[in-house]
This record gives sequence, C-alpha cells and structure tokens, in this order.
Amino acid sequence: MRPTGRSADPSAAKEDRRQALVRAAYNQIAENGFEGLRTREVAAEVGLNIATLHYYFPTKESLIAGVVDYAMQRFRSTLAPHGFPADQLAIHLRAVRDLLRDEPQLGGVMGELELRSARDPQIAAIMQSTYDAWHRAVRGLLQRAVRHGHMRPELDSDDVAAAIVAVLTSMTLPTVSSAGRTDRVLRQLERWLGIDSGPGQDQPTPTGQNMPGK
Amino acid sequence: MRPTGRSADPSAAKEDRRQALVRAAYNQIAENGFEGLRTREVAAEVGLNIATLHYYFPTKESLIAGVVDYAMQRFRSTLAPHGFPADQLAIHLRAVRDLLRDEPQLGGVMGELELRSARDPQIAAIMQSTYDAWHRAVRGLLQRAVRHGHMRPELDSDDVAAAIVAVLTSMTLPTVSSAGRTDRVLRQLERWLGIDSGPGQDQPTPTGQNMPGK
Amino acid sequence: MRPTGRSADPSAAKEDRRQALVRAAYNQIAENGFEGLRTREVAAEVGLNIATLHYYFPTKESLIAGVVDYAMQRFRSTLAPHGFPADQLAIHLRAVRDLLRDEPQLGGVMGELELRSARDPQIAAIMQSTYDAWHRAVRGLLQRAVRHGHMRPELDSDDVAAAIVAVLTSMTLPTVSSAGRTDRVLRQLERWLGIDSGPGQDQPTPTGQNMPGK
Amino acid sequence: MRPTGRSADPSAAKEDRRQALVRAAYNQIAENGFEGLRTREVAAEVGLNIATLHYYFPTKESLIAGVVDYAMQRFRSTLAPHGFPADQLAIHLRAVRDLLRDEPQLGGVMGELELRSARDPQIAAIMQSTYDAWHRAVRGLLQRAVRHGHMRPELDSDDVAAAIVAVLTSMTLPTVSSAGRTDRVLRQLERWLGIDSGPGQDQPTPTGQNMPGK
DNA sequence: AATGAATGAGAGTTCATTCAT
DNA sequence: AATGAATGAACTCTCATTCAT
Repeated sequence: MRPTGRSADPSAAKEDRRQALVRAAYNQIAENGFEGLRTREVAAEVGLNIATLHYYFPTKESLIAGVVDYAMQRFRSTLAPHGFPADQLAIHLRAVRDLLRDEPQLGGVMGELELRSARDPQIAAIMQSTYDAWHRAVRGLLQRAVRHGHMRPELDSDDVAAAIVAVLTSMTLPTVSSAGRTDRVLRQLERWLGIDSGPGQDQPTPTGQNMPGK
Repeated sequence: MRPTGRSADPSAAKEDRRQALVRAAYNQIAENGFEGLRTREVAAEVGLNIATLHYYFPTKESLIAGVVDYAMQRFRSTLAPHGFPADQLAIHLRAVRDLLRDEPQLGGVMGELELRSARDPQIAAIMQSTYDAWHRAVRGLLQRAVRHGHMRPELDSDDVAAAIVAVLTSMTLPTVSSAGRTDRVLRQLERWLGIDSGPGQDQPTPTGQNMPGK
Repeated sequence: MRPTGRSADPSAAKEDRRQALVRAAYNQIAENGFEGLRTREVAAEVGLNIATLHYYFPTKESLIAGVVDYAMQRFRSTLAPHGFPADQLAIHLRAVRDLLRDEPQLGGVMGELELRSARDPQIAAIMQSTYDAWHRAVRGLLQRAVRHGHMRPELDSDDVAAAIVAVLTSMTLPTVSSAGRTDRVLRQLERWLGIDSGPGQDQPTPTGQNMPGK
Repeated sequence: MRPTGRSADPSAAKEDRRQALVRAAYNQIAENGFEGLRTREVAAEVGLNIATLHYYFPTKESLIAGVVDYAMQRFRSTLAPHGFPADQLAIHLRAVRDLLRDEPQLGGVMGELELRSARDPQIAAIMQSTYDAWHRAVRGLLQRAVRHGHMRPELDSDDVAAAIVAVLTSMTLPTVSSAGRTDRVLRQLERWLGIDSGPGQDQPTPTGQNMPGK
C-alpha cells in the first residue's frame, strides 16, 4: 500500500500524474518563464493530451498554483535543515548556494514567482510567508549564535537576517549569479558575518574583517 | 527652453511621441510584466492607433528595446553621480533606495529585465554590461575610500563591490522591498561598510560594528 | 463502400475534413486567385472556425501545398490515361479540353500555380516535374505513333511534344479559352498533327494537312 | 517645347512622374505579381512618398490601370510592325520571342493580367480587345500569304491564327518558357507553318512538313 | 481516465488610404 | 507638388478552454 508507484491505490496514481504535470510545468517555467508557459507543451512533455491536463488541473492558474507549491516545498525542504547546531549559519549559506548550483531551475522559478508576486496577490501571500519563515529561521540562528558567544552581542539580528536573506535572494537572479559573482558575494557575506572558513571553494582568507574578537 | 511640446521642431515632436510610447510601455511592463505587455494597450494609453505605434516602432521587439534603453538610462543617470568625494558610497546607497522608492516602476521593470536576460541574449548583454559598469564604479569608490583611510585596507574591493551590487539589486524584488525590509537591509549594509549614519532613516547611531578602528 | 462520409473510421473522417478544406481553398483560389485566398473564408465555407483550420493545416502555406497536390492529382489523373493505343493522342487532346470545360476552376488554379512558380521555387519544382512528365508522355505517344506508321517519321518528337504541351497549357488562360477560341485552337492542332476527325466539335474535315500520305 | 524632359511645361513634368510610377509598378508586378504589389514600394522606388503617389493615382486600382495601359502599349508597339511584306509572319514570331527574351518582365506582367482578367471585367475587356486585334493581324498576314501563294489555300486562316496566338501566348508562362522550351515550341510552330528557315538559333531543318510543295 | 476536434478571444503585423501642413 | 503622421480594416496565427465520445 505504498502511496507512490503505479500500484493499487487509484488516488495515488492520480497524484502521480498531477506531480508529473507540475514538474513539467516547473521545468517549463524555469526554461521559458511564465511568459513562455504553454499548457500544451506541459501536457506533451508528460505524454498527455491537453484535454487530459485540464482534467487534472481545470485551469492554467490551478496548474501554476501547483508549481508554486512544488517550488516552495523544494526550497524550504533544503533550506530549513533539521538540527542547526551552533554555527550552522555557514552551513546554511553553503546549502543555499549548492541548491542553486545543483538545481539551476529553482533559481529561475523563484525569480519568476518573485516578480509575479508583484501582480498576483495569491502568490504574493505565499512568497511573503515563505520569506517570513526564512527570515525568522535565520534570525533564530543568529540569536543562538550570539547566545553561544559566536557573534557580537550588539548586532541587530533582525537587520542582519534581512540582509542575509536579501543577499541569498539576489543570487537567484541571472545577472548576479552569472560570471562567478555568486562566490564573490557569498564569500564577502561570510566575512561580514565572521564565519568565513577559508577553503570553501577557494583560498584561505583568515582575515575576518568584522569579528575583531577573532 | 527646448522645443518640448507641440512646438517648432518637427523631429523633436517625433521624438516626443516615441518617448511617450516608450514610457507607456515601460509603465505597462512595470504593471503587468512582459507577459502582459500589449501593443494595443500601449498605443491606446498614448491615444494612438496601433498602426501608428508600428509607424514609430516597426516591431514589438523594437519597442521593448526602447524600454530597455529608457530603464537603463533612468537607472544609470541616477546611479553614477559626478564627483564622488571620499565617502559618497553612502550617498550612492541612499540614492538607489530613494530612486526605487520614488519610482516604484523602475524596480519592477529592472526585475523583468533581469529575468528576461536569462532567455534573451540581447537583453542579457545589456544587463551584463550595465552591471559590470556598476560594479566597477562601486569598486572604484571603495578603493578611493581605502586610499583616503576611510575603510580598512585589507578589504577585497572586488568582493565587497559584488556584495553591494547584489544587495542593491535584491532591493528591486517585491518580496525584499516590501514590508519595510528595504530599510533594514540597507541599514545593515551600511553597518557592514562602516558608513552607517544612524538608525531608521537618518537618526545618528554611531555603533559601527565593522569599523572598529573608526 | 469506403468509409466516406461521417462513418466508422475516425482517421478517414479527419482526412475528409482536410479534403473539404483543400477543396474549399481550391475553389477560392480559382475564384479569387492566391491574392484573394483568405483562410477565414476557407474555414467558413466548410463551416469551421479558423482555429480549427489551423488544427488541420498549421499554416496557410501548408494549406496551399494541399491545394497544389489536389490540383496536380486532378490534372494528372485525367491526363495520364491507362492504355494509350496507337492514335490515342487525339483522345488525350479531347480529354484535356473536356477536363478544362467541365471543371473550369482547374484552369484558373493551374494558371495561378503557373504564375506563382515564377516566384515560389517549391511550386516551380512541382510544376516543372509535372510538365516534364507530361512532355515525356506525349513524346512517347508520338514516337509510338511514328513506329506504327501513323505519323511522319521525320518529325522531331521532342519539338512536337513541346508544342502540344504549350498549346494545351495556353488553353488554361482565360483569354485564350474564352469566346470559343479553345475549339479553334484544338482543331488546328489536330490538323497539324494529322489526327483531326472532323470540324467543330465533330464534323468530318478529312483535310489532314500534315499527313499527306493519309 | 519638348513634351518630355524636366522642362517648362508643367503638365509634361506631371506626366513624367506618372510614367515613372507606372513603370515602377510594372516592374514590381513582374517581380512579385499582383499579390506582391505594394504601393509603398512603388513610391519608394521612384523616390516619392506614399502620399505623393496617391496624389498622382488616387487609388491602387488606378495605378494598375496605368500599368495595364503601359503593358499593352509595350506589347502592341512591338507586335504590330509597319510594313509586313509577304512572309513577315516569320518575322513576327521571331519578334515576339525576342521581345519576351529581351524584356522578360513583359511576359510576367502579361501572365498576371491574363489571370486577373478572369476576375476583373475591366482588364478582361482590354485583354480581349488586344487579343482580338492580334488575332486579326495574324489572320490578315495568313490571308495575304495565301494570296501570294506562300501558303496552302485550304488553311482556315481563323483557326491557324488562333493557334498561333495561343502558342505565342503560352510562351509568357514560366513553365513553358523555362528550360529552353520556347525555342522548341517556336521551331515546331514554324515547321507547321512551313516558314522555318533552318538556322534560327540552331540546326538546318529543311524538312518543312507542312508545305506540300515538298 | 483520456482524447481528438473545435472554438472564442485576442495577439502582432500589414497596407491602402487620408489629412493637415 | 509633396510629405509625415495617422488610421481602419483586415490578415495570419496562437492559446486556454470545452465537449462529445
């Protein structure tokens, strides 16, 4: 009675199809943007007829809603790790970078959602709450780091969290992410946070401009 | 007293019309995205027939090119001040914030261009060169600031410039810019750079987390 | 008893629709020329929406290709009889005349294709090969006729075939075909070929200018 | 007081412009057919503005009428030579061939007019009367040739004239005129008429199938 | 659960024509 | 006599959506 696979449970099979369609749409958006999202293409990629797509998703908007869900879950699942020990902030930054590097579509889709949220209140709400959760998570990390004495107590955890989220978000944009700027940006962010550990991808930079105590 | 308006110079009048169309398209993109850009709407907004729009811009693509030009000029003109004394980096950051605040459309359009550049090589080239110029300008500021003793000499001006550009860019995104996050982010950036002149919008908060020497 | 009409075989029904559209386009071209061919009209004539027409023929050009096929087949089917006994050249000439008389659209469409071939290499190729085949068929007839002693041996079968094809082709032109000139022309051609079997449509005019021996 | 040239007479200058426009349209039709005739292009080719074209020719149809006139005059002028001695029929055939060879546009335009006449009664009338005149001229030649003993008395001058005109007309069609078929056709026509003079373009063929004297 | 066929609404683009200057 | 600017009408083509099967 596994809920996945083409097995007994009919409603599971249905969910499979839906997932396949959502993933196809997700890829399409990553590649062509909302502008270039064609339901026919999505259906074709899954090997289905347009009409069948509309059986699963009555309207294009509902399919997009599915994509938003999928992207968010994809994002969150990787971004909100389990334990978060003391200085796992560094791990978090790397995780984001790795995620964007390994699944380049995600950046594109997030960017598209970002923009769409300016016009689509429904998406805006989802995005906002996701970012709020993210912000809170990062802020929590910062506070714990301060409590553990790994960061300067006078930092405004709200402001720093906002800045971190902003920098990480900018990395989804093509212009910033291109030409290896990503690594530059991330490295500098680590320096500012005093969590740069040298190797990463690159050279040992034991400077630590911001953490005089170090 | 240039011949703006329906006055003497005929070629100026033509340029006026073109500008009006470009601005209308610019607004449309800001409001509805590239996805929602309709030439008929643009023409109507200026009070012209579509055929007339095509008289000025043979193709939709050429109109978009006009918009790109306009947005870039809008962006650059405010971003590349003339003199740049020693600590004008702060002024620059504020200028960007003010520009995005006072002309909210600009953020939207830049975001759209940003995304489009992932698929449109022509736009990508323009965006890239603009960002490169921006990066160089900021880096130059940083280097001068270091030379004048206003910043720590060991900073990697390339990395810091990249981070600054990334943060400022992220401010064009709706999610980041909403809910007053912009100010948070900017304030923190200033702190990191050691150029913060106070909390909120302007009040003096001489903390200076990053520039211990100062 | 093939599944014509709205009966069993679904793919046959599809082919029916395609045929109906092609025939409608064929009629439109005959009536208004390529210049006046409007997809909307074609669809309307069959009782379909334009979008549906594009379902069957993705582009106007592909619809035209269908028309070319149809016209050619219409032409060939009647022009390349089965057996061709000795003096069937006469039959061939009459068949062409009858075809053009009974299906006046064909002349118009062929004329249009003729002209279009001056600008459209694709059509030019089709027309050329059709005419070549026709030329060869006629030449073959002539040679057999010579071999059987029904025509003078010294005739240049290539030249005569070219002339015959030219005359028959000219009969598709409105000016030539109008005012009963067709019959005049054909009668004279028969005389030159020595196969004339009578005046007007049928009256016996045993002159036979060309076949003195006969 | 020459009526041509850019001199004194204002109405002559006007006529010049008209002629230039007509000739430009004529060339355009030869190249692109009626289908591809664009008034803007015509005006541009003469170096005028569209609006100016409409000053000379209020409507596109009126411009076309001008082209018809021009083509007809071009055709007639060369086709109806002055003297016509006894066997000038041969000269006539050669003249037509040379005309079509030396001014290839004429064939195209005549073909277009030919087809258009199927839909445009006005053009049909002009074409018809031109062809009638041509037919009569050729018939006159034949009759004189018979009277002078250069042709067989029993020929039906009406039928032969019709056939000649048909063959010559077919030579305006691209498919017939291509691939050197023209010469074949013409040569054979000359043989049938008994006026082949051997060399022409090619080999001496003194056969003369049709001249009983042989 | 799946599909082929059909559609309405609308997109960008073209073109002959007009009008004020 | 000439033009730049403007327009209406029409064209081909696209796409999300629907419906009978």
